[in-house]
Amino acid sequence: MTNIKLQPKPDAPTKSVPLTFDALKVACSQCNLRELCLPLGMTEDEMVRVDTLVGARRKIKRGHHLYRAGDPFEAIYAVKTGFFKTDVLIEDGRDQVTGFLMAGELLGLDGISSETHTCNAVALEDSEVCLIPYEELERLSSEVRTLQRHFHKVMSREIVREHGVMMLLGTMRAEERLAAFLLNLSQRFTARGYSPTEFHLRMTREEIGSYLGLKLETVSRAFSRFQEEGLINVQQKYVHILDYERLRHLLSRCPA
Amino acid sequence: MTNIKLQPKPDAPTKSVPLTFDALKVACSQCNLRELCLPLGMTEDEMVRVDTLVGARRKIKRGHHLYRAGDPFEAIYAVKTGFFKTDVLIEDGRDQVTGFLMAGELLGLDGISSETHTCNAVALEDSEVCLIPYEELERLSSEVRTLQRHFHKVMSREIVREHGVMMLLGTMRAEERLAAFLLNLSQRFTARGYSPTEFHLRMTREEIGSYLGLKLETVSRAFSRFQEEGLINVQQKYVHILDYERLRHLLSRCPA
DNA sequence: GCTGTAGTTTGATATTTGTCAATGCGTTTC
DNA sequence: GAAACGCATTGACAAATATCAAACTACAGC
Repeated sequence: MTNIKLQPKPDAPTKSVPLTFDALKVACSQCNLRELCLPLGMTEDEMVRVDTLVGARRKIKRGHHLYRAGDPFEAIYAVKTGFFKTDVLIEDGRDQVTGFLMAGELLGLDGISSETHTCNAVALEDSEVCLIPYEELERLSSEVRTLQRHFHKVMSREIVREHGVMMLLGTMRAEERLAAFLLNLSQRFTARGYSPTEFHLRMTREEIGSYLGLKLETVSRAFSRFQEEGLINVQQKYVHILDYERLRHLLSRCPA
Repeated sequence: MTNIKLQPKPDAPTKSVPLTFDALKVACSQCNLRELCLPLGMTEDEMVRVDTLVGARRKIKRGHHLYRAGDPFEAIYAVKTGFFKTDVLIEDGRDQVTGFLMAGELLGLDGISSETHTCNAVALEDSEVCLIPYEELERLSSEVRTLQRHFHKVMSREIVREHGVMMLLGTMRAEERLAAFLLNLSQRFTARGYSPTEFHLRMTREEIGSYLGLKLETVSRAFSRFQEEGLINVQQKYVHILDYERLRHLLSRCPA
């Protein structure tokens, strides 16, 4: 059984080296995120094999890229700590944030199709990811059935998530979009043991707007409106949901 | 080597039985869509095994469902002939078309995550699909490496496609969306040996609008505008692209 | 051939969101 | 502590799209 102690955080002034590789292997079996990353019900033996799959960790400083569109695809990444956004750019400068990712979520699935990353992944706070070499994942998942099934489910879940975003972008108005966004964050924070009603946004209004298909001013106005209505308390990046139910109700199309 | 002749099309008046199962197995190795559905470079042996994977065909009459949100997930489907849309509904009646599918494309990937279909698949013309039982696909793909890799690529490609739709819905204006839509169709028809410039739309203005996040009137006006400008010739569902280049140029953000 | 229906087009108007601009807040840097 | 910067808020106005309504077209059924 692999047993590796977590390295102490140096948090050193490595300012000129934003991407640091950590030679230490990390044991998934010991990780407190394993229920998020891995299937339930693996045997001890399977677990040991998964421990060999996940490679080094990698630290990404806030504002730095984990990968960029065009980079060769070699691995997927599991967020260990921190917060990321992914976005797609087109020539004329437009960009679309396609997702925000937090602990236990997987980055890089888009790269499998063309063996090249098709979007950018940027850390929104100092973060750490686990590196999962794709070749090895393929090999192991053909041997460990529960892993294969799990990986397929993760990919499928991403497709379903994106359907939700399409619904949001295609049919909802500004305030509905923001409500859906806040509720989704709330739910994901809850699943990670944080407060469902109080959290810090890691992204700017502009990034929220890009994700929601709105301009930053519209996002800001929607926040202010929610505050006026007593739905939330918002102070810059700090958000406190005061009336969860009424926020949910906003999504059921009862035009105020 | 499996050798099965295609059954003659009965095209019979099976009006009261919109969904018909066809007991005949279909040999992928003999199918003219195999470059669309399957990886290149499979060995003869692997091909034979894939032939055993794909089950019966199933015919779906225009307007009928291949599956509905909530149905248990058991198989994915490859479009053999015809045309489908997939859509997601929410309680309050809003719906979002999430995709249009044509020959050689795969339906049902969304169902893997929860073992339940999460969207509806509806035939927009009389269609036929090949049924691929998911359990068997999993088993075979763990044995045939090229198949596994191909399947992962197909899933990943769907994720990338949806990023494109998010970009479209999040950043483009009405005419850009319609241009992108027409160019995408053109490209896919071309890949199937049809004219890049002349085709029949299988969907209504409302369905196009739902996909593009617009109302049907806006879609109609955009069509009319393209016609006035000499970009296309459009007569109801018939579309003739007159100036492909200028249509492409619309997407490069040079506000007319 | 007539009728009904579903789908489409077009116009007038309303609503929503974007744009531009000014101001304010909070943090970092010097 | 002042200055500079990034980010957020707010207002006035413009632009895009939705809504409502009417007419038109193609096609299916009788």
